[in-house]
Amino acid sequence: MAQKDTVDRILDAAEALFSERGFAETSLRTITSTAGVNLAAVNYHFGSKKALIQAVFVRFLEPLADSLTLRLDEAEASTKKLSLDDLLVLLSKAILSAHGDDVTRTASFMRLLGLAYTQSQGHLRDYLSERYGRVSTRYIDLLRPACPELSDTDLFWNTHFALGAAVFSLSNYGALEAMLSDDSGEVSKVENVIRRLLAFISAGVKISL
Amino acid sequence: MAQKDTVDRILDAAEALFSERGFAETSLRTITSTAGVNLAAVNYHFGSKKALIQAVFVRFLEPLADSLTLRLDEAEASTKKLSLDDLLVLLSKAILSAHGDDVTRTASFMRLLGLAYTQSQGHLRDYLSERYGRVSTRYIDLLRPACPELSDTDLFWNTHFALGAAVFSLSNYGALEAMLSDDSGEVSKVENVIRRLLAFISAGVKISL
DNA sequence: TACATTTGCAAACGTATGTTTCAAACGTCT
DNA sequence: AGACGTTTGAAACATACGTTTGCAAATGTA
Repeated sequence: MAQKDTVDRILDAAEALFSERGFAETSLRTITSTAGVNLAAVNYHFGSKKALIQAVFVRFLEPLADSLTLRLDEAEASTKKLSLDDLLVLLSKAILSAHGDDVTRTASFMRLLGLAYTQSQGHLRDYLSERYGRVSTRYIDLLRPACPELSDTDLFWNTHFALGAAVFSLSNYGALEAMLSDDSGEVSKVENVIRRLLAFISAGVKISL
Repeated sequence: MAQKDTVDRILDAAEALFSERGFAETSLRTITSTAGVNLAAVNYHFGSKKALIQAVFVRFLEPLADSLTLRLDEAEASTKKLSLDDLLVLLSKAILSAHGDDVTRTASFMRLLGLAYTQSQGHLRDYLSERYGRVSTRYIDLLRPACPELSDTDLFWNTHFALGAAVFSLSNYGALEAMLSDDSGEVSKVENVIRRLLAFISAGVKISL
């Protein structure tokens, strides 16, 4: 095959365009012309636009789930008790390494996650929670003993506050960095921002009402 | 007039429907039939769908900006120096009181804010920042002396983390509360969640890298 | 080579959308 | 009452969308 497979080129274009404009705002015609394939290819290879959206998520989440599962296996095998910061670092490394440290792709996928939350893509939500519920509840279950001083209600709300901070800031990373680079000499690398984010979350999650 | 004005009924329906489904996913036909008015009424009274979206935001933000300006005037008039927590409480009170403590409406408007951020409604972003940039930069300028130990970069990222936590959790408040009410006897009132959120933010914002 | 299956392509289909049109109804003046 | 600007209403318009179709080209298999 001289060039990338049609399926992958569609997925690449869809992932980029969806993250920029949202699902409903991105037409199949825009996707296929960006990918340089025929319009009918989407329905031929994926069946429908909904199925394409799901496929975009699966292509990203499958390696992430694997990477996270592997790291959790390692961590639980060791006798050391897992602290909150251990767990935060573990998750961030799993996310960043799941696709060869391509931070741009990670950022745009964070935007997709945010979209999936806000936009009422019900089918997506059901599909993802059915497919990846296992890993996520496993992670959450490890969080509770790491924060023994918190009640269940404390932990519930704090983790969702943290999720919001992460999704929002990472998904808008491009725009935010642009705002900052104007009047600041220092380079704001993604790694630094993630370190800031982890510190922010770590401090907030420990708070109880 | 026996019932509410056509304009207001359109705005009510649009605000509720937009916050549930997003902008592109809500058709003018759905809006007008929900409002019980004719389809052409939207284009007659607002000119276009884009203008309707803007009008929904203006109707909510105008009282909020007034309320916030008023409270900032009061606070700056007093000789007392404004602490971070003072400013956080001030902002949350301005948001909550801007529409007669109708928390449901406040929540659904938070969802709209989240949508406006993620969805690439460029026209909306430009319009809002042009119209309400003054109040928001005034608030941010008060934030800096309240956190003297933080660098500008620290403050920039932390405030955006905080914004993300607030928008995300409040905009999904309904779904989150439903998840919690299953296995918890205690009632999770909005006021409590907001108190939690403020504590979370207050702890996180103070962190420097 | 000869056949079967998969993939690619241009065109069309049916539908839903935002917008416009224009006549009828309404309200407000003199 | 009559005239005039404003608001409503039903219908049509133009367009963009997701999807389907029919057939050609390519690919694999014997």
